[in-house]
Amino acid sequence: MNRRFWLMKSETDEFSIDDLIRRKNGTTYWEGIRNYQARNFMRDEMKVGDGVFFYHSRANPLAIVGTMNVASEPYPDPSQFNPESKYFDAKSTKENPRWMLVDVRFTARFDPPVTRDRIRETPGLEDMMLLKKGSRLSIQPVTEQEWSIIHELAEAEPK
DNA sequence: GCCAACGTTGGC
DNA sequence: GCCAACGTTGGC
Repeated sequence: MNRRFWLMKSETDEFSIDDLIRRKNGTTYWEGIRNYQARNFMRDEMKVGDGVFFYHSRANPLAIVGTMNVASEPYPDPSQFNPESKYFDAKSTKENPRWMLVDVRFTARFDPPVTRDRIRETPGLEDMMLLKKGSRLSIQPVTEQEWSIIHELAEAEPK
């Protein structure tokens, strides 16, 4: 089975890579995705062990700040059933949950981070969805070549 | 904090 | 099934 690669965005004030590292085992469930295309990637395409870039959006600088691995099979996002949560979805039922997620585990931090500006000027990365105007998709597929080039920019060994 | 671009909802 | 209205995202 081929390993695949992804990019997941998070707003720094919501959940940063430091928050991830502080979690037990550097692992968290990627809650709150409420976009069908992004959900479908987690539900239908991700496999345990896939590589994931952690991208800080609404941040300064905008950058890929590290990497994670997919760490679980897909399962229902618990926050959709929690009326206290801002991700609560009254239309979702436990019998037929609308929102699925996976666990992700921290693997490496990029220091310094690989900024969006740097990505934009690097040959081979020009097709990344991240660079497309108006691209709001918070989970995006990344090619193996993009995965590798960005690790070169980060001067880090791919994990 | 603004607001353009986008995705979703719901009336028809 | 269309599309206006609405809510959200994310770069600036």
